[in-house]
Amino acid sequence: MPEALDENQALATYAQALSHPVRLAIIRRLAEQSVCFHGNMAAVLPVAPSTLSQHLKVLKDAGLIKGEIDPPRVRYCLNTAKIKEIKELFDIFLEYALQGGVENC
Amino acid sequence: MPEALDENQALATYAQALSHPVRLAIIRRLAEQSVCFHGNMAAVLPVAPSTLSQHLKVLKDAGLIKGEIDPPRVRYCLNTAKIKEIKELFDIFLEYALQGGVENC
DNA sequence: TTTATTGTTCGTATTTTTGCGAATAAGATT
DNA sequence: AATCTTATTCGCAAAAATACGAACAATAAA
Repeated sequence: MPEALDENQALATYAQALSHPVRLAIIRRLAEQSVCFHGNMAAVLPVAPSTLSQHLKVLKDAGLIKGEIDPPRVRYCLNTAKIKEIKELFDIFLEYALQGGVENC
Repeated sequence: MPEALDENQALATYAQALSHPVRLAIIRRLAEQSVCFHGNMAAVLPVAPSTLSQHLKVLKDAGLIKGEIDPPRVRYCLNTAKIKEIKELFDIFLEYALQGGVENC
């Protein structure tokens, strides 16, 4: 692994998307498929509707979720392909971090 | 996985630590064991020494790295146990996110 | 003891993130 | 057409993250 600067940037972006408890909670909800609608999540998560929309936007911009209009509601779901990709990236990165195996201090 | 709010908080904290390219670069360097000293990294990374110290502090506070004084320098290295733990956490979380397997939209 | 070397901490400025209510949009319902 | 439901965008405020130079330790070397 020479430098991987682009990969660092991509990883940082995904880590950013995962760096808020509410966003992680959203992902869990969507994984359970119990609630997929904004209003549904708003009822459970401790944030205002507008705040929830912002978090959904962050996840959407990062590609982790998709949204589909199902009038008058919006159904959200996970982008499993992307999440698989992210899982790979994190796995490879963290494995690389461990590979040396030597504790210098 | 009922709610796992604490786990969300822990995950979010680790994700936060990993959400900056320079911090990821630091981790890669330490994994390579090629450079373990502040000055050494400062020469390679595109940030001022004081900024580097801040990033090192973030990583240290999150538990990902350890620092040991080796006068007049400070030797840094990865906390492999913690990184292993983080790898587990991310792996479990992302696997859980994929487990449903159904694309609703 | 003076002087270098190495890093950190402090003070500050800038940018980004987070959060919320109000206003808005878009479509269904009456 | 008027209204209701649902969710987003806007405007703003507060908090956190980022970055840097200057000032400050702490130790080694002269």
